[in-house]
Amino acid sequence: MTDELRDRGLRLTPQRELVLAAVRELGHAVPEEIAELVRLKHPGINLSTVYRNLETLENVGLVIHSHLGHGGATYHAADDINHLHLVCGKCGSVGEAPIETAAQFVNTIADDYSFKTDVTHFAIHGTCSRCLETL
Amino acid sequence: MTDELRDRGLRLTPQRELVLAAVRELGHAVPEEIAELVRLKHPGINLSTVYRNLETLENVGLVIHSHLGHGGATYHAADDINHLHLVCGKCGSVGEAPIETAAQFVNTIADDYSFKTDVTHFAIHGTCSRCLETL
DNA sequence: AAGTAGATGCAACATGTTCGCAAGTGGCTA
DNA sequence: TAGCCACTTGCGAACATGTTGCATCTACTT
Repeated sequence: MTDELRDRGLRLTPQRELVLAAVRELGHAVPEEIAELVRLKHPGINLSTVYRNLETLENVGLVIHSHLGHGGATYHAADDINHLHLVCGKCGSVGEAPIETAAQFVNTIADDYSFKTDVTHFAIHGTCSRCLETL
Repeated sequence: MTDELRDRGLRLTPQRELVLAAVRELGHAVPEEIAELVRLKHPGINLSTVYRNLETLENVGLVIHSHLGHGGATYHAADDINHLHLVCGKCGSVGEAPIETAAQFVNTIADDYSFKTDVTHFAIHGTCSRCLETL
């Protein structure tokens, strides 16, 4: 992390380290959850600092955000983006599937529309198995 | 439209008709755009009325919303949801592709995860052909 | 050890959406 | 056709989430 930051004239602050650690620990989380976790070790951290650091870390390539629903972004460690998200519209649960599941779909879109798809950025929306059962 | 509403004890108001007409005319639009179009014929309509009517019309099954990015919902007429959205993360353009393009992908997810996918609800994110060229 | 550009905390702001409530009005009923 | 009542509307305020300006602080260079 140090190199990625310093090479760009950016600093390694305690807040920044903690934000990255929180993203890695949580897997996927919204800024508010990240702030909460960071506050366990650094109580005074401000939400806007979390937002700014997430943006910085994303520019540097250490974290990535995706949209799992209703608008808010959720953040992942960059080396943990190997799955797509199956979000249930009924119960809100978030499942995962390997990214290869979409490989053919991605290829088709690339061939037919010259559109390079990033399947992880937006969630796959639908209804999970449990909610399908209880219909 | 009349039946869908009345059967549920809901009313057919001018505002409601105009909101539905606007959604049908616009193809996909955010609440603010819908309000703008409605105001041409009914200047006084309030934004919160538009939001409430979109919600009502969605409950009744006449419109559907999807997420094309940045958070806000965009609304479609229910009988016009036969395509998925290809949103370019660079230039923001919104392309369309027939829903069949994803048929196999949807089937795979259904078979392997018992997850019933609604591909139209979230946009497919990526980079459009034009932006790919200019890299 | 000192200087400086980058980072933080805080409060104000921007945007998008929801809510409470009083006034208005569709549409059923007689 | 008149009247009533529940559904709707308009309006302002309240929220939720995310962003910004600025004074202060501090990691890092020399």
